[in-house]
Amino acid sequence: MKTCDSAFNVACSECNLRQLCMPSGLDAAQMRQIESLVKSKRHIKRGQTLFANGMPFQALFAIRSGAFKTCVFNAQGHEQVFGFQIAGELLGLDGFVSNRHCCDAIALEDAQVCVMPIQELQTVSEEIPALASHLHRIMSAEIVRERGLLLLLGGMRAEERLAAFLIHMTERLAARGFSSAQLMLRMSRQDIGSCLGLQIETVSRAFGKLVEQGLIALDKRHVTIVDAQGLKSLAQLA
Amino acid sequence: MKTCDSAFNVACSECNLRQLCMPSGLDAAQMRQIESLVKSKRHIKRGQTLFANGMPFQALFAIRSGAFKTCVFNAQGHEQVFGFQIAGELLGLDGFVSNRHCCDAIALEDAQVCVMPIQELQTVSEEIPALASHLHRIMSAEIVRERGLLLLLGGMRAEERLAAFLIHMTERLAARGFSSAQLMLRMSRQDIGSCLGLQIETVSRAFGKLVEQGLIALDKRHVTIVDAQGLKSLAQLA
DNA sequence: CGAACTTTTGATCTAACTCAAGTACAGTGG
DNA sequence: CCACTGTACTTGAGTTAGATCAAAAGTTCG
Repeated sequence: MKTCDSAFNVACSECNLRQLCMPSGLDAAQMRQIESLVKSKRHIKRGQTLFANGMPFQALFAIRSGAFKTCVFNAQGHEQVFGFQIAGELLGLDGFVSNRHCCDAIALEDAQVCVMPIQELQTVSEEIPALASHLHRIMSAEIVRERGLLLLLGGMRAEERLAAFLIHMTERLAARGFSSAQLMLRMSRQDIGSCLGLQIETVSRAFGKLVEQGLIALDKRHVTIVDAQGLKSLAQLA
Repeated sequence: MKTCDSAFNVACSECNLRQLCMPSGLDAAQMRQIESLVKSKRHIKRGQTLFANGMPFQALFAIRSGAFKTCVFNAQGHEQVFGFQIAGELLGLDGFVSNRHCCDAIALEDAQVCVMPIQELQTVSEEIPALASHLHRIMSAEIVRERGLLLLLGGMRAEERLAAFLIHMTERLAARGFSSAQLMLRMSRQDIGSCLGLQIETVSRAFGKLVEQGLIALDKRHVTIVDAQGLKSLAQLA
């Protein structure tokens, strides 16, 4: 687990993602205590699995860099993607139910994660209520995020789904300081289709339609948002 | 809020749903402390709203009797149902994100709920770690439940969706001591359709197909599971 | 360069939607 | 008690968005 990458060993208190992973308004002592939660960090190569369906639930993972997809494979080997996670987001929240992970987390590009053993997480959150609240907020957010997806799968048409997906991605990237007009998709059309409940051909055609309508520009996996307002109104988000 | 219904004022420690709402393995003192969380109880009449989208998040609600649906209405007034909650389940978990509820909870029949103010919930869970873990587990379960729905909406066909829905309902009822072969639907075909991403006519036809195939028997909203195994295999759950 | 993979494009096909009509039922009031 | 009304559900016919099948065009990488 040793690494020569100095940027990798940055402390939580110095991490530019801390506002996402950590509660706000902590004093120095509490900050150190939470910092001590991160027992180790792991490098995950593109395509590798961080945790798999059924594995014992031992830790939550905070993504320091890179991106993941969470998914399950059914008996016929068909893959269903639940979502994509990027730097600053937590992976493994599904493990509390049965103390086992109940999905796979697969890296979409080389990634680095901070490992936070749940046992310690529980100990520390007993001492720092703000951490407990923070965890509630994050889990609650995941519930709400998935509802958004349900809304999408329940009632929207292909282009609308894709528009909503793109808006959602750019908003998350914007919260991390990235441009909200440029977007490098880390996942395949296949993965997007699975997550949005569409076939890959339909995703491709929906991209085409959005380009035709002048809402986005497209170069392979690089998306430029041309008309954010139009995209939002298509996605019924504005 | 006064009531003459003696069964209604039952203490948590006497409640036959306690294994669902409360953590297990508590001593008497802890039990009393958690009991003190339930500051009041509320009667909700059929069709009434327990909480609405945008309302301040002040409490979690444990359903003592009756059933609810959670849903949102979009700008065009179209309703999207996220799920149905029955006795022993918690309502309001979506409120932690922004301290506001972000869906409506509507009673499908006359219902009784235990009101647990979040402020006190947080205080008590600082003292009783088992309560904090329990809350994590419940929120995690909700995340996993919604994923199940995503799976359903993402890849299944109408009959499969309905089969999965029926199996899921009976399993939850069975966990509460009800028959797993009989099922009284509390919600309209409309609500089922919205939750499963289907039109009402499609729901009706899907019910018809399940009856034809001898998997269920149907009398209005009363469902009898005839071939649980067949239903499960149709829903790809066995 | 060539093999494997990803994405796009075109041509059908079909499950579910939409529209329309009819039936069943609960509640209300005469 | 029955007629009247509104709501919930079912059934039928025609339409369509997206699936499926097929093949070509890019892209990646050893």
